[in-house]
Amino acid sequence: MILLLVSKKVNTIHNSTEQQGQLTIRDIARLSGVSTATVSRLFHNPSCLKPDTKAKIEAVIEKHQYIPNLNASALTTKNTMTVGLIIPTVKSSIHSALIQSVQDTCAELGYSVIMGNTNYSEETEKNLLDIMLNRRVTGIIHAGTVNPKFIAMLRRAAEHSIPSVVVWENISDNEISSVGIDNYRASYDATQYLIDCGHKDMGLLLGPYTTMNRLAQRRLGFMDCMNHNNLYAGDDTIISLSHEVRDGVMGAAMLIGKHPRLTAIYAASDVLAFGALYSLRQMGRRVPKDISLVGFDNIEFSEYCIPSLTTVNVPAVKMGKKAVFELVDKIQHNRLQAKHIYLEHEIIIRDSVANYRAT
Amino acid sequence: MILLLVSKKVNTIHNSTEQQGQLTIRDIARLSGVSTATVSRLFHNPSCLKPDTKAKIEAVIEKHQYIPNLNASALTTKNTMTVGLIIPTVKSSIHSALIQSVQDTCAELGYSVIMGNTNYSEETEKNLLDIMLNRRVTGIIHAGTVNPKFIAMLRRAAEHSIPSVVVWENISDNEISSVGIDNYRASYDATQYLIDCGHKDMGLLLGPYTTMNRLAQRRLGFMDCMNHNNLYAGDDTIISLSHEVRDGVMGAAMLIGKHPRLTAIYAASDVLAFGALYSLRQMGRRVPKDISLVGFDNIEFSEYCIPSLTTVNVPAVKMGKKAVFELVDKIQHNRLQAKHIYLEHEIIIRDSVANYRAT
DNA sequence: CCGTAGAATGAAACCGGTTACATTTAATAA
DNA sequence: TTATTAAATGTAACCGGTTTCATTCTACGG
Repeated sequence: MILLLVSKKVNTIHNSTEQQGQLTIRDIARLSGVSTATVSRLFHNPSCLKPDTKAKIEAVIEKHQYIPNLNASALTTKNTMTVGLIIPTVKSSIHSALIQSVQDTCAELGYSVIMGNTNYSEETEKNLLDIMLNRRVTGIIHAGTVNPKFIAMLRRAAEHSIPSVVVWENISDNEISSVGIDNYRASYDATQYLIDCGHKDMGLLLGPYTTMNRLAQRRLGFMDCMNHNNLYAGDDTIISLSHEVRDGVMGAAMLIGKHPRLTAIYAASDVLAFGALYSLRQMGRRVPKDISLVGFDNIEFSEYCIPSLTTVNVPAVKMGKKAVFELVDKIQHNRLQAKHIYLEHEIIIRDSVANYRAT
Repeated sequence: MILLLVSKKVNTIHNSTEQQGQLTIRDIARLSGVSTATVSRLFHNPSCLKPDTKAKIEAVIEKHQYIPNLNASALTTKNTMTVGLIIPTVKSSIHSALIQSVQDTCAELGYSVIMGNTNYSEETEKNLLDIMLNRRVTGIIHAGTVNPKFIAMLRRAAEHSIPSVVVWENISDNEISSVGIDNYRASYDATQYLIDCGHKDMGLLLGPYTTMNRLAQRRLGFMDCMNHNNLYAGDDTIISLSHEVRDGVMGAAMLIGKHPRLTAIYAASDVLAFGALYSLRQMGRRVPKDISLVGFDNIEFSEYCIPSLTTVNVPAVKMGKKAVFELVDKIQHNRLQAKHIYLEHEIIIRDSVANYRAT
């Protein structure tokens, strides 16, 4: 169809005043006497440019300090090259190790990280996810506490073709990938180690556990191992508080208060173990002479505690890397199918456990 | 001027297939029988819509789970509502406290945080800044090591009207704001505290200092205080290694190796102090009975060390908050002029220092 | 019942890039 | 030298919003 139109072209001589405001690709094109397409090609397909054209444009860019606007390009390419990272808190060694690893790996692969901490609040978690969807992140790494509600939200993100990976916990979903250790097994092993060292009376100290999050799994691993060895584990030998050092302090005191004859405390995180160590010392109990202590996470400090802490190593750095790789793989292959990656745990034997069966 | 044009309008019935791909504002407009302008107004100026129009659009949005694209809107509004955070490492309690504070404050004010760690590399630092400029962050918070080169880069950002705030260090620039404590004075005070407790032979343990970064200031504060009290401080009583716990371990060993008769070690970070504590114990020196120890930062762990650590409090959370507020203030008032904010430090007296002059 | 102010809405240009397609230029073969 | 083909570049639509300005409704006073 051919129409007759009256042109209303305003013809503002686009950006004639170079002085203020950002320089656009059109300015660069004009200044170097080429079209915007050619300038764009300099960035994305430089090999198809004649060397002198390239040099000419590069000179202009250099001279005028042109900085392309990634938001604008994301609009057409539909790729923000941004990974959203959701994490409960930064103020925890194990989390910060993961964050750092995620960031470093993303940087290597050319992705940026936009991150937010939930402070363990479900509402904040939801808000964060909304923000990330608004910003059209290319993918989401979630290292918070996994609950059904959030899984549903991540699935919603998948509907918008934003893939996601959950870290720390191993879920079983066929869209949302996960990277973690076998928390049940690791906890079982740690408990068995104490038993193998001749301990019979022990208590467990852990953070808040919900239905089948990793803490629940650690709790279950402890209980099952105790039961399988015909040892007692019940609500009175398991204390669940929060994640902070002071919870370890308080928890250990509570445990010892209830069961003065415990020979070992197993703390399901090094932070709690650190608090327990302090608490035990306050109560005049020497570790490991009077009472033994096992942690979980193997944060940097645990090596330099006095005594150095026997703990379960969680390969946080490796997990971060794996998570990013899995995410990017999903992105690049446009894959929906989830992968569930289990990493190896390992008991790091140091000086905080007395071995009653040592030769 | 009136022209006759032959229309080449392609007329692709924009987004006729609602099925795949993201829903756009045009889809919502079409589905609710209004123009895109009206939909846009629903988000930015809802009061000027007739109630039933509003309800109609809202229903469509709700039904189709429309998620506006923030990158697209940033293109016209020129506001990404994003703060860039540059930090050397996440794996350090004092840094993670700051990060968390920055994030929480940003979230409160509606800003997102895009962050990157430099791992103390100048090159990474430069790359990060480039990325943030590319993404048109609304402002930059820089908590890395301040060197002239980077200041120049931040000034470049200011030219592109991206304001910035430096944290930890107090610089004197009239474009780049800063938030920090008086490191020289804090260090002087810590040293004086030891002297007031009767100590005369002490060594300093610190990370890598460069021209007038905060570590250099802490070093200077220590030296000046010693000199003013007619006590010796020289290169052989000052050990500068890196930031990690193991550097504290090694550093303390080196200090004691050179000067077996030191009665106190002042570590310019709690992390180093933590390592020193371990090291001293290894060498059979009891703290504070045989040798005293002072840290710097007041990270959470320092309260629960054995013995708990006397240290200088750095208000990291407050600093993060102040930094964000200052940044947002600059943004909102389009202010160029820098502000330099000094926060109070404080010596937290715990159990790691022996007071030879106690009554 | 009409004129008019003010409220509500629509049309279309624009933000700063990308890219399919068309066109020009250069290189190679005949 | 010319035809053919490939390489280099240009044109203009498009991404998904916002916003100015014009237009249509609505309500109210005369």
